[in-house]
Amino acid sequence: MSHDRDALRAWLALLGTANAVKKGVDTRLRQRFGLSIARFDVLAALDRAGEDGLTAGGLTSRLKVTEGNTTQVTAPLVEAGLVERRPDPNDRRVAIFRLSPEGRALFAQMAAENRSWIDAAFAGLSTAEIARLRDLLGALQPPLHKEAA
Amino acid sequence: MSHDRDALRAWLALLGTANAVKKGVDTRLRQRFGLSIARFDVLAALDRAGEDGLTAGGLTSRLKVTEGNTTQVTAPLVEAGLVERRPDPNDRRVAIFRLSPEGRALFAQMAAENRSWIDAAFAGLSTAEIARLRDLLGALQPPLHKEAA
DNA sequence: CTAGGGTATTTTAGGATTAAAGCAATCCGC
DNA sequence: GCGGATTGCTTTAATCCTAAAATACCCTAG
Repeated sequence: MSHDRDALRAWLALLGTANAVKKGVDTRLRQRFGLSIARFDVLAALDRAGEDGLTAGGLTSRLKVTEGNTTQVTAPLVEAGLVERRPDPNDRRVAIFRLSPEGRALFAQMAAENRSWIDAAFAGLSTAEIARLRDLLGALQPPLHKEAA
Repeated sequence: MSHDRDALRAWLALLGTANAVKKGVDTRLRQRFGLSIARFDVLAALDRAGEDGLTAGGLTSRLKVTEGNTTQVTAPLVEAGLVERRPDPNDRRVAIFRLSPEGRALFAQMAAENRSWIDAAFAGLSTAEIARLRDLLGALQPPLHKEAA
Protein backbone atom coordinates (compact mmCIF):
# COMPACT_ATOMS: atom_id res chain seq x y z
CA MET A 1 0.00 0.00 0.00
CA SER A 2 2.28 2.76 1.23
CA HIS A 3 4.90 4.02 -1.17
CA ASP A 4 7.57 4.52 1.46
CA ARG A 5 7.39 1.01 2.82
CA ASP A 6 7.70 -0.44 -0.67
CA ALA A 7 10.52 1.93 -1.46
CA LEU A 8 12.42 0.83 1.62
CA ARG A 9 12.03 -2.82 0.71
CA ALA A 10 13.14 -2.14 -2.85
CA TRP A 11 16.18 -0.28 -1.55
CA LEU A 12 17.16 -3.18 0.64
CA ALA A 13 16.73 -5.56 -2.30
CA LEU A 14 18.79 -3.27 -4.51
CA LEU A 15 21.61 -3.03 -2.02
CA GLY A 16 21.56 -6.72 -1.20
CA THR A 17 21.61 -7.78 -4.82
CA ALA A 18 24.39 -5.38 -5.71
CA ASN A 19 26.48 -6.60 -2.79
CA ALA A 20 25.93 -10.25 -3.60
CA VAL A 21 26.91 -9.89 -7.25
CA LYS A 22 29.84 -7.70 -6.37
CA LYS A 23 31.11 -10.17 -3.85
CA GLY A 24 30.83 -12.99 -6.37
CA VAL A 25 32.74 -11.04 -8.99
CA ASP A 26 35.40 -9.97 -6.53
CA THR A 27 35.93 -13.51 -5.28
CA ARG A 28 36.32 -14.88 -8.79
CA LEU A 29 38.60 -12.08 -9.90
CA ARG A 30 40.87 -12.73 -6.95
CA GLN A 31 40.89 -16.46 -7.47
CA ARG A 32 41.52 -16.38 -11.20
CA PHE A 33 43.77 -13.33 -11.48
CA GLY A 34 44.81 -12.26 -8.02
CA LEU A 35 43.35 -8.77 -8.42
CA SER A 36 40.47 -7.06 -6.61
CA ILE A 37 37.57 -5.28 -8.30
CA ALA A 38 39.18 -1.96 -7.37
CA ARG A 39 42.30 -2.83 -9.34
CA PHE A 40 40.32 -4.31 -12.19
CA ASP A 41 38.46 -1.02 -12.43
CA VAL A 42 41.74 0.85 -12.79
CA LEU A 43 42.80 -1.45 -15.62
CA ALA A 44 39.40 -0.98 -17.27
CA ALA A 45 39.64 2.81 -17.16
CA LEU A 46 43.16 2.76 -18.55
CA ASP A 47 42.28 0.25 -21.25
CA ARG A 48 39.48 2.53 -22.34
CA ALA A 49 41.83 5.51 -22.40
CA GLY A 50 44.18 3.81 -24.85
CA GLU A 51 47.77 4.73 -25.51
CA ASP A 52 47.48 8.30 -24.23
CA GLY A 53 46.66 7.06 -20.76
CA LEU A 54 45.10 9.15 -18.03
CA THR A 55 46.33 11.55 -15.40
CA ALA A 56 45.81 10.72 -11.75
CA GLY A 57 43.02 13.26 -11.69
CA GLY A 58 41.43 11.75 -14.78
CA LEU A 59 41.49 8.32 -13.19
CA THR A 60 40.04 9.75 -10.00
CA SER A 61 37.02 11.22 -11.74
CA ARG A 62 36.40 8.16 -13.90
CA LEU A 63 36.59 5.81 -10.94
CA LYS A 64 34.57 8.22 -8.78
CA VAL A 65 36.90 7.94 -5.84
CA THR A 66 39.13 10.42 -4.03
CA GLU A 67 42.59 11.43 -5.19
CA GLY A 68 44.22 9.72 -2.27
CA ASN A 69 42.55 6.46 -3.15
CA THR A 70 43.85 6.64 -6.71
CA THR A 71 47.38 7.06 -5.40
CA GLN A 72 47.03 3.94 -3.30
CA VAL A 73 45.21 1.67 -5.72
CA THR A 74 47.56 2.41 -8.60
CA ALA A 75 50.72 1.82 -6.56
CA PRO A 76 50.60 -1.98 -6.46
CA LEU A 77 49.65 -2.14 -10.15
CA VAL A 78 52.70 -0.10 -11.07
CA GLU A 79 54.72 -2.28 -8.75
CA ALA A 80 53.41 -5.38 -10.52
CA GLY A 81 54.30 -3.95 -13.91
CA LEU A 82 50.71 -3.87 -15.18
CA VAL A 83 50.56 -0.08 -15.26
CA GLU A 84 53.20 2.48 -16.25
CA ARG A 85 53.42 5.77 -14.44
CA ARG A 86 55.29 8.71 -15.95
CA PRO A 87 55.40 12.40 -15.14
CA ASP A 88 53.85 14.77 -17.66
CA PRO A 89 56.76 16.49 -19.44
CA ASN A 90 54.82 19.76 -19.62
CA ASP A 91 53.71 19.91 -16.01
CA ARG A 92 55.75 18.15 -13.41
CA ARG A 93 52.88 18.03 -10.96
CA VAL A 94 50.96 15.68 -13.23
CA ALA A 95 51.32 11.88 -13.25
CA ILE A 96 50.25 10.00 -16.36
CA PHE A 97 49.22 6.37 -16.11
CA ARG A 98 48.85 3.90 -18.94
CA LEU A 99 48.62 0.14 -19.33
CA SER A 100 51.78 -1.79 -20.00
CA PRO A 101 51.51 -4.48 -22.68
CA GLU A 102 51.20 -7.07 -19.90
CA GLY A 103 48.47 -5.03 -18.26
CA ARG A 104 46.58 -4.74 -21.51
CA ALA A 105 46.78 -8.46 -22.16
CA LEU A 106 45.74 -9.37 -18.64
CA PHE A 107 42.83 -6.95 -18.73
CA ALA A 108 41.54 -8.49 -21.96
CA GLN A 109 41.32 -11.88 -20.27
CA MET A 110 39.77 -10.46 -17.12
CA ALA A 111 37.18 -8.47 -19.04
CA ALA A 112 36.13 -11.50 -21.06
CA GLU A 113 35.62 -13.66 -17.99
CA ASN A 114 33.93 -10.88 -16.09
CA ARG A 115 31.47 -10.40 -18.91
CA SER A 116 30.55 -14.05 -18.90
CA TRP A 117 30.00 -14.07 -15.13
CA ILE A 118 27.74 -11.06 -15.35
CA ASP A 119 25.89 -12.58 -18.25
CA ALA A 120 25.32 -15.69 -16.17
CA ALA A 121 24.02 -13.62 -13.27
CA PHE A 122 21.48 -12.02 -15.62
CA ALA A 123 20.60 -15.29 -17.33
CA GLY A 124 17.19 -15.33 -15.68
CA LEU A 125 16.21 -12.07 -17.39
CA SER A 126 15.39 -11.52 -21.03
CA THR A 127 17.04 -8.72 -22.94
CA ALA A 128 13.81 -6.75 -22.67
CA GLU A 129 13.71 -7.26 -18.92
CA ILE A 130 17.29 -6.11 -18.61
CA ALA A 131 16.43 -2.94 -20.50
CA ARG A 132 13.44 -2.43 -18.22
CA LEU A 133 15.64 -2.85 -15.17
CA ARG A 134 18.01 -0.22 -16.45
CA ASP A 135 15.12 2.16 -17.06
CA LEU A 136 13.80 1.70 -13.56
CA LEU A 137 17.24 2.22 -12.07
CA GLY A 138 17.61 5.36 -14.14
CA ALA A 139 14.40 6.74 -12.65
CA LEU A 140 15.89 6.67 -9.19
CA GLN A 141 16.98 9.96 -7.75
CA PRO A 142 20.12 9.43 -5.74
CA PRO A 143 20.17 12.18 -3.13
CA LEU A 144 22.17 14.80 -4.99
CA HIS A 145 25.45 15.24 -3.19
CA LYS A 146 26.74 18.71 -3.94
CA GLU A 147 25.52 21.32 -6.34
CA ALA A 148 27.91 23.01 -8.77
CA ALA A 149 29.25 26.55 -8.33
CA MET B 1 21.34 -6.93 -29.40
CA SER B 2 23.65 -9.20 -27.44
CA HIS B 3 22.50 -10.28 -24.02
CA ASP B 4 25.92 -10.10 -22.41
CA ARG B 5 26.56 -6.53 -23.44
CA ASP B 6 23.20 -5.42 -22.07
CA ALA B 7 23.77 -7.41 -18.93
CA LEU B 8 27.09 -5.69 -18.36
CA ARG B 9 25.55 -2.27 -18.78
CA ALA B 10 22.72 -3.15 -16.43
CA TRP B 11 25.23 -4.39 -13.88
CA LEU B 12 27.14 -1.14 -14.04
CA ALA B 13 23.90 0.81 -13.65
CA LEU B 14 22.89 -1.36 -10.72
CA LEU B 15 26.18 -0.90 -8.94
CA GLY B 16 26.37 2.81 -9.67
CA THR B 17 22.84 3.47 -8.46
CA ALA B 18 23.32 1.44 -5.31
CA ASN B 19 26.56 3.27 -4.52
CA ALA B 20 25.06 6.68 -5.15
CA VAL B 21 22.06 6.10 -2.91
CA LYS B 22 24.18 4.49 -0.24
CA LYS B 23 26.60 7.38 -0.21
CA GLY B 24 23.73 9.85 0.09
CA VAL B 25 22.23 7.96 3.00
CA ASP B 26 25.58 7.58 4.73
CA THR B 27 26.38 11.26 4.40
CA ARG B 28 23.03 12.30 5.84
CA LEU B 29 23.18 9.78 8.65
CA ARG B 30 26.58 11.08 9.66
CA GLN B 31 25.54 14.71 9.44
CA ARG B 32 22.30 14.31 11.34
CA PHE B 33 23.25 11.65 13.87
CA GLY B 34 26.98 11.13 13.77
CA LEU B 35 26.63 7.44 12.93
CA SER B 36 27.62 5.52 9.81
CA ILE B 37 25.37 3.14 7.90
CA ALA B 38 27.27 0.24 9.42
CA ARG B 39 26.33 1.35 12.91
CA PHE B 40 22.79 2.20 11.89
CA ASP B 41 22.46 -1.36 10.60
CA VAL B 42 23.48 -2.72 13.99
CA LEU B 43 20.85 -0.61 15.70
CA ALA B 44 18.27 -1.77 13.15
CA ALA B 45 19.03 -5.43 13.74
CA LEU B 46 18.89 -4.99 17.49
CA ASP B 47 15.69 -2.96 17.34
CA ARG B 48 14.11 -5.75 15.35
CA ALA B 49 15.30 -8.32 17.87
CA GLY B 50 13.51 -6.55 20.72
CA GLU B 51 14.20 -6.98 24.42
CA ASP B 52 15.86 -10.37 24.08
CA GLY B 53 18.64 -8.93 21.99
CA LEU B 54 21.00 -10.92 19.82
CA THR B 55 24.21 -12.79 20.33
CA ALA B 56 27.31 -11.66 18.49
CA GLY B 57 26.85 -14.59 16.15
CA GLY B 58 23.22 -13.69 15.53
CA LEU B 59 24.20 -10.14 14.67
CA THR B 60 26.92 -11.41 12.37
CA SER B 61 24.53 -13.51 10.33
CA ARG B 62 21.85 -10.83 10.16
CA LEU B 63 24.32 -8.18 9.06
CA LYS B 64 26.02 -10.62 6.68
CA VAL B 65 29.48 -9.70 7.83
CA THR B 66 32.26 -11.60 9.56
CA GLU B 67 32.49 -12.16 13.28
CA GLY B 68 35.48 -9.90 13.62
CA ASN B 69 33.60 -7.07 12.01
CA THR B 70 30.74 -7.43 14.47
CA THR B 71 33.18 -7.18 17.35
CA GLN B 72 34.54 -3.93 15.99
CA VAL B 73 31.32 -2.25 14.88
CA THR B 74 29.54 -2.91 18.14
CA ALA B 75 32.39 -1.64 20.31
CA PRO B 76 31.85 2.10 19.76
CA LEU B 77 28.09 1.70 20.11
CA VAL B 78 28.55 0.07 23.49
CA GLU B 79 31.05 2.78 24.33
CA ALA B 80 28.49 5.43 23.38
CA GLY B 81 25.84 3.81 25.56
CA LEU B 82 23.49 3.04 22.67
CA VAL B 83 23.94 -0.71 22.97
CA GLU B 84 24.27 -2.92 26.03
CA ARG B 85 26.51 -5.93 25.98
CA ARG B 86 26.16 -8.70 28.55
CA PRO B 87 27.53 -12.20 28.80
CA ASP B 88 25.08 -15.05 28.45
CA PRO B 89 24.63 -16.52 31.94
CA ASN B 90 24.35 -20.04 30.51
CA ASP B 91 27.36 -19.94 28.24
CA ARG B 92 30.18 -17.65 29.14
CA ARG B 93 31.53 -17.61 25.59
CA VAL B 94 28.42 -15.87 24.35
CA ALA B 95 27.90 -12.11 24.28
CA ILE B 96 24.37 -10.77 24.13
CA PHE B 97 23.70 -7.33 22.71
CA ARG B 98 20.58 -5.28 23.06
CA LEU B 99 19.55 -1.68 22.58
CA SER B 100 19.66 0.65 25.54
CA PRO B 101 16.67 2.97 25.93
CA GLU B 102 18.78 5.76 24.41
CA GLY B 103 19.71 3.49 21.51
CA ARG B 104 16.11 2.58 20.90
CA ALA B 105 15.00 6.20 20.92
CA LEU B 106 17.79 7.30 18.63
CA PHE B 107 17.12 4.47 16.22
CA ALA B 108 13.46 5.45 15.98
CA GLN B 109 14.45 8.91 14.82
CA MET B 110 17.08 7.62 12.44
CA ALA B 111 14.75 5.06 10.92
CA ALA B 112 12.05 7.67 10.32
CA GLU B 113 14.41 10.02 8.53
CA ASN B 114 16.03 7.23 6.60
CA ARG B 115 12.67 6.08 5.36
CA SER B 116 11.81 9.52 4.11
CA TRP B 117 15.13 9.84 2.26
CA ILE B 118 14.62 6.50 0.57
CA ASP B 119 11.07 7.41 -0.28
CA ALA B 120 12.33 10.60 -1.90
CA ALA B 121 14.90 8.68 -3.90
CA PHE B 122 12.12 6.45 -5.24
CA ALA B 123 9.72 9.34 -5.81
CA GLY B 124 10.13 9.00 -9.57
CA LEU B 125 8.69 5.48 -9.53
CA SER B 126 5.11 4.44 -8.95
CA THR B 127 4.32 1.73 -6.43
CA ALA B 128 3.80 -0.68 -9.31
CA GLU B 129 7.17 0.21 -10.78
CA ILE B 130 8.84 -0.33 -7.44
CA ALA B 131 7.29 -3.77 -7.23
CA ARG B 132 8.48 -4.49 -10.75
CA LEU B 133 11.99 -3.42 -9.83
CA ARG B 134 11.99 -5.79 -6.90
CA ASP B 135 10.84 -8.63 -9.11
CA LEU B 136 13.58 -8.01 -11.62
CA LEU B 137 16.20 -7.82 -8.89
CA GLY B 138 14.88 -11.08 -7.50
CA ALA B 139 15.42 -12.78 -10.85
CA LEU B 140 19.12 -12.09 -10.70
CA GLN B 141 21.33 -15.02 -9.85
CA PRO B 142 24.19 -13.78 -7.71
CA PRO B 143 27.08 -16.18 -8.32
CA LEU B 144 26.49 -18.62 -5.47
CA HIS B 145 29.42 -18.36 -3.15
CA LYS B 146 29.76 -21.62 -1.29
CA GLU B 147 27.66 -24.74 -1.44
CA ALA B 148 26.40 -26.31 1.75
CA ALA B 149 27.85 -29.48 3.27
C1' DC C 1 61.31 38.74 -11.22
C1' DT C 2 58.81 37.38 -7.12
C1' DA C 3 54.87 36.79 -4.03
C1' DG C 4 50.46 34.81 -3.67
C1' DG C 5 47.09 31.91 -5.14
C1' DG C 6 45.59 28.03 -7.30
C1' DT C 7 46.24 23.12 -9.02
C1' DA C 8 47.88 18.04 -8.91
C1' DT C 9 49.26 14.69 -6.19
C1' DT C 10 50.81 12.35 -1.90
C1' DT C 11 50.61 11.56 2.93
C1' DT C 12 48.29 10.67 7.17
C1' DA C 13 44.80 9.12 10.19
C1' DG C 14 40.95 6.59 10.60
C1' DG C 15 36.56 3.72 9.46
C1' DA C 16 34.66 -0.64 7.36
C1' DT C 17 35.63 -4.87 5.94
C1' DT C 18 37.86 -9.60 5.35
C1' DA C 19 40.75 -13.69 6.33
C1' DA C 20 43.29 -16.01 9.43
C1' DA C 21 45.24 -16.84 13.86
C1' DG C 22 44.44 -16.91 18.84
C1' DC C 23 41.73 -17.66 23.25
C1' DA C 24 38.31 -19.34 26.09
C1' DA C 25 34.59 -22.08 27.26
C1' DT C 26 31.68 -25.97 26.25
C1' DC C 27 30.60 -30.55 24.76
C1' DC C 28 31.29 -35.41 23.87
C1' DG C 29 33.23 -40.09 23.59
C1' DC C 30 35.25 -42.99 26.16
C1' DG D 1 35.44 -37.24 34.62
C1' DC D 2 39.34 -36.31 31.07
C1' DG D 3 41.12 -35.00 26.65
C1' DG D 4 40.29 -33.60 22.27
C1' DA D 5 37.34 -31.44 19.06
C1' DT D 6 34.16 -27.73 18.43
C1' DT D 7 32.12 -23.30 19.15
C1' DG D 8 31.96 -18.19 20.07
C1' DC D 9 34.30 -14.39 20.09
C1' DT D 10 38.51 -11.24 19.72
C1' DT D 11 42.81 -9.86 17.73
C1' DT D 12 45.83 -8.84 13.95
C1' DA D 13 47.22 -7.65 9.43
C1' DA D 14 45.78 -6.29 5.09
C1' DT D 15 42.80 -3.86 1.45
C1' DC D 16 39.66 -0.16 0.07
C1' DC D 17 37.95 3.99 0.95
C1' DT D 18 37.42 8.94 2.81
C1' DA D 19 38.64 13.60 4.59
C1' DA D 20 42.02 16.68 5.63
C1' DA D 21 46.74 18.30 5.86
C1' DA D 22 51.04 18.57 3.48
C1' DT D 23 53.96 19.02 -0.64
C1' DA D 24 55.27 20.46 -5.01
C1' DC D 25 54.61 22.85 -8.95
C1' DC D 26 52.61 26.35 -12.07
C1' DC D 27 50.80 30.89 -13.21
C1' DT D 28 49.86 35.68 -13.00
C1' DA D 29 49.70 40.47 -11.09
C1' DG D 30 52.46 43.88 -9.95
